[in-house]
Amino acid sequence: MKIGELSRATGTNIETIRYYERIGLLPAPDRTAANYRSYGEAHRSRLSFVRHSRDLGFTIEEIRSLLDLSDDPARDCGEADRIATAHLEQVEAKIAQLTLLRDELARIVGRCRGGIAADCRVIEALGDHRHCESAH
Amino acid sequence: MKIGELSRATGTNIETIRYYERIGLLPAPDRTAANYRSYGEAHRSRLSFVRHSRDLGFTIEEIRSLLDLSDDPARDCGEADRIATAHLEQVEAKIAQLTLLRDELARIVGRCRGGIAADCRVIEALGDHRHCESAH
DNA sequence: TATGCACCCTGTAGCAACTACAGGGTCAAG
DNA sequence: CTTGACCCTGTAGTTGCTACAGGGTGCATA
Repeated sequence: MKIGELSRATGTNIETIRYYERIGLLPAPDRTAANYRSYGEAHRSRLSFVRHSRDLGFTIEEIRSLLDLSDDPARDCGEADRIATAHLEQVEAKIAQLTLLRDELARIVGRCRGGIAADCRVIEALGDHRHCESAH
Repeated sequence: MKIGELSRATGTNIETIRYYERIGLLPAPDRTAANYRSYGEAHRSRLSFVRHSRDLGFTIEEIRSLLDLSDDPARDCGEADRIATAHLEQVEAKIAQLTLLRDELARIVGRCRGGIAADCRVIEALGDHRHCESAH
């Protein structure tokens, strides 16, 4: 499979595939006589793993650790669960933070009754943190 | 006021203040005889506006537009409300996306009963999108 | 007077995770 | 034999900072 086909098979940008190879996340594949990359099923499955993990918001370094684990099937699995749990906690924290922020924004938005900027409640609220109800 | 004092007054990193000046978000202040930046109250208030807006997640370009508006008090205020509303919608979309993601992660996490990576449900789930319940 | 220290300056490079070229080579179809 | 789709390497851009390196300034203390 050439890089374009792998790209279509996994929904990954070609440049991104080469980038993953450069940073050592994907192993360098064999080359054809014309120096084209030639991928097999193992590459496709590894790249799917990476893409899916990225979609779930794992960082490249977290994925590297997860790949190390799955490359060594005899290793303890608890580490994978720890990484995923830590990530889940981060996501939950981010949701909580964004929810506060949304409430603050919702209070600001819609206070504009039209008119000129000098009287704008939106601009006023942005300029002065004391108008806020929560810390952020 | 020298840059260190402005930094403390607004809770902004000194390097960040110089960065904002470099990209034209803050006007270049006067200099002392020793070539030190010398800020006044207008600078402090403008920087507070920027920091507060950044805390609320506005991009630099959005803030640039908002500052343009507030610099020209005769202009129509609707634009400010439009920017803030669009941003609110983005935040709400992000929350929705993260919530889906959290649910998916929560399903994956905790499926690990210990044991070896070869049998790990976490690694298996990451490798195969078909295990997912929602699109992401 | 010397010297130590906190503060300031410019300019450049680094971070994450890509993305977008420029400038070239390869290959099959018409 | 040329057109077009594909591939290659290498480098630079993106966002919003942050972190130096290598220097200058200003004030208090020994």
